[in-house]
Amino acid sequence: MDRRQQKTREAIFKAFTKLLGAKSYTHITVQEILDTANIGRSTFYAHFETKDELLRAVCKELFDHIIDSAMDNAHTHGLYSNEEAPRSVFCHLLHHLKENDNNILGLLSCENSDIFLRYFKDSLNELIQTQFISHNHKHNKDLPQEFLVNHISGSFVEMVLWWLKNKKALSPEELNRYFSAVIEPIV
Amino acid sequence: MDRRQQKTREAIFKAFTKLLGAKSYTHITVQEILDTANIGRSTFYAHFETKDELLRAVCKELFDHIIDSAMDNAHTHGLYSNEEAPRSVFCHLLHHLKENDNNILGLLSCENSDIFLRYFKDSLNELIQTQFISHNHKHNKDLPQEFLVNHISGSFVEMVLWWLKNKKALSPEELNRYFSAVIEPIV
DNA sequence: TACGTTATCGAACATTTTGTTCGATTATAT
DNA sequence: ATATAATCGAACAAAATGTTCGATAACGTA
Repeated sequence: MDRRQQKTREAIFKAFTKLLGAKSYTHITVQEILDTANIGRSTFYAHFETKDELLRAVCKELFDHIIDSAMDNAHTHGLYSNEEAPRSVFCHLLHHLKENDNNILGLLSCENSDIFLRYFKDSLNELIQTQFISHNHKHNKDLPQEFLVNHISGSFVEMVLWWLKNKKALSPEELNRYFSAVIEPIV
Repeated sequence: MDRRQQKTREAIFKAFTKLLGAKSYTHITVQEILDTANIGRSTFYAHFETKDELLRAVCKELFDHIIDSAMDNAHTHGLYSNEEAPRSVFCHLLHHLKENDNNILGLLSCENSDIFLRYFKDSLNELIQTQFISHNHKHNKDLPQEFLVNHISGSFVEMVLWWLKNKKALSPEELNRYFSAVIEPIV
């Protein structure tokens, strides 16, 4: 990939996440991104067809990274923590989110959280799905696995949203304890 | 309220829900609503400041109705079904949603589900909160009630989203069984 | 280093959508 | 019957989007 393309793409990403720290997604205009990134209009559209495409690209990069590293962790330790592995996958995820390098969690505080949430849920689903397949949990014969996977990932996302609404008052460890308290009994 | 206002408001609501059946919220323009409702531009803006305000109004009306009737039901029977009351509150809600008179569930299938979801979750939270207060469930001392309430309403919403993604293949009764299977053990 | 390729620039433009204004008209309540 | 208030609709301003294109500059490669 051309060095110029990389530079432009990065400048756009940086400008975008910077703006996300200051205002909500909906109120960020393409023009502002251009000004902040200091690039030409046509250049932006050479990279992304729309603002939403940009958001998608950012989400993809973020979750690909987060979930990949969580997958590694999960592969070693399984879904829940035990004595040797003090941090569960979920705790791992929560720490990642707590950092929030890219202000992306700002996307959740107000409107237009959908693109972000879709990525979040899909990624989680994939992660949890693999856990069901790789490790042989006690099987809940009454409930379809698909439902359970959705329940777990869905609950997790909702918990994170609740956490943010409360301004991240609780520690990831505490949250993780709550979460396993409502998930372990049923899985 | 002036009869004309009522007529206009109703025409707008009808046009809006009709359009929702055909296309997604984002792609519906104010102009289309005007044409479909057969009203003047300034008239629309005399009723709603923005398209979002219209959506909010529709959501409010819907959930006020659904939750109110569910509240009545819950008040009599409690959160979960027993022999005398075959339908739990949740089953009740699911039936309401299954009808989908106003195509409003179309809001969930693609983008811009946020306004709708916020109403959905807030309404549910309120409903479940009252259940925790009125009926004295066994208290889970380890988990804060706020967390539990959010977990229950959040899981429910996520289940509904999953249900829709699967094109409502399951019956409300079945879904309700699944739901109580993952909630009753922890509450 | 030289050369062909490709990204960026930036201004100009068409288009779309939004939201406002206002005088004329029509329906409503009492 | 009359004062009040809602609707009409056309015209308008403003904002944002997305496209086009010739000129310029940076890049990779030989």
